[in-house]
Amino acid sequence: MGEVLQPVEEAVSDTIASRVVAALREEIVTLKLKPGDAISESDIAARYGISRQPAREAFIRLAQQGLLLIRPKRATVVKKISADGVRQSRFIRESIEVEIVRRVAGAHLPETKEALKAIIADQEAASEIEDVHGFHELDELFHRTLARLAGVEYAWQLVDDHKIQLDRVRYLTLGVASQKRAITEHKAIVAAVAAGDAAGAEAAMRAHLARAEVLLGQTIAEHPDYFEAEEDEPAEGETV
Amino acid sequence: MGEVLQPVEEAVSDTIASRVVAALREEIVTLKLKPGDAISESDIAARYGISRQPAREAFIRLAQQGLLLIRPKRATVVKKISADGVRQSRFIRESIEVEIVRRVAGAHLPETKEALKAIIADQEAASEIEDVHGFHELDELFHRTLARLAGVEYAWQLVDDHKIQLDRVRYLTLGVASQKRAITEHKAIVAAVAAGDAAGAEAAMRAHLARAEVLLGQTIAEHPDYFEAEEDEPAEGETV
DNA sequence: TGCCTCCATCTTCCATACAAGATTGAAGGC
DNA sequence: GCCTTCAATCTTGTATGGAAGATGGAGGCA
Repeated sequence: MGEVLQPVEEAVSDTIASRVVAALREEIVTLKLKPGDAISESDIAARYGISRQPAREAFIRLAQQGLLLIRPKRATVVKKISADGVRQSRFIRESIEVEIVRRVAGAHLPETKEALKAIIADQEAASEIEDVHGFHELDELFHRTLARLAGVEYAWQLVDDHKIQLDRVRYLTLGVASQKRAITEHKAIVAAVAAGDAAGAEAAMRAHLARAEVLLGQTIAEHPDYFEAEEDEPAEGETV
Repeated sequence: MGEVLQPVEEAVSDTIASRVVAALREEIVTLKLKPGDAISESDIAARYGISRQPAREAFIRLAQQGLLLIRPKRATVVKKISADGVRQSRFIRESIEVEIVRRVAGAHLPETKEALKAIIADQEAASEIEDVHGFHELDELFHRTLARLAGVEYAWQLVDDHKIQLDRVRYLTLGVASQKRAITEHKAIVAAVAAGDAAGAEAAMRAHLARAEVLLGQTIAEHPDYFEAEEDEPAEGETV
């Protein structure tokens, strides 16, 4: 299972700080807190009716997850999205998921085909009734299931942690039409995997993930203020 | 450069907590703090002559890195090494590094060959004078340089963060003879990359990384107490 | 008008005190 | 002798007060 090795999100139990982490994380991904927004320990403490200490610890954890930027003695801001960072997150994801489908294709497990097809069927149903949130969750389940079949569920955990960078971009581009294309691509992946065609599965997965590239350019054009300046130097002399 | 997106190690500047993180991290990797050892905030605070607060924040960060396990209201212990976690860290590393050498082989950059050959030459020198630490650092530089040439240095950052799990294992098996083999394998990688042979580079990289597998089994046999019980269930009902 | 200086006010960082759950071992009853 | 119970003493979690640095605007000066 999720077992062992930094679950990154929650390495600790049910505490005030943990709840604040979850709440802020949600606000950041859904852009209720926008990239560049400044928040302070006192703000958050007052807002949740707690003391500054748990708020501070939440900041630390979110900073490690790359969502906040703590500028010592100055302020803490919601990190702007880095185009290069998004590209490299995608690189990481593609590297790992390609390796995953290869493994699954080579393993010839009996339950593979049925498990994946069931998820796709649910996705089609969710798409019918325009359940955006449900569709999103099923998409996640599809990829996590592949990881499980490959025996590397923790590796997916990692991809998932970094996917949050991609998720903020995706939240800006809620393409409803793209759901049908995603389903088609999922089917192609399953077909190749079930046939034991590793090369075909790899190609299908790469095609599936390639879409994000165009979305990124499009999003930068529409919301340039949410992204970091694309210079070579870190712009400000901040601690990174 | 290192730019953006959770540098995971240090998302914050020069502070007491940061220094404690670095110090403890070092002690954990070098096994001065052994897997299973219990430490407390008060211990560390007293040891470094600071208050509990910075020590506590250091714990939080190290827990997120998967090096500590915080058991609320009970104790904080150095996390035992998980054999499955090590395997999956290796999986992650192989996935990403294979993709990297493919890219570099396909890019045909002029400086590639010289840069890598220079590092290998330094490694041979370090091996001659039995500079173990220097050799280790050059090995790291070799792989990081490949990532830089591929334009995904941040992705290497990620591998590096997870490599710490492998490093604890490696610290237990300081094979001097294996240095020569590592150098030979590095040369094979460079040869394939410089020739633009993506498939050959991939194969060479996989062969290079495969060695860790045998080391793991060997190490578990020698130091079973440093590893987690290999059951299916998390053994204790702890928060993971 | 334009520039420099200083101070009120913000921020994060650290120290300290207290609260509450978990553990351990000893004392008491059987 | 063995089991149960409970209390002293660990642990981490939270609250609060103060310190040091950074910021920005007001006010003085050329």
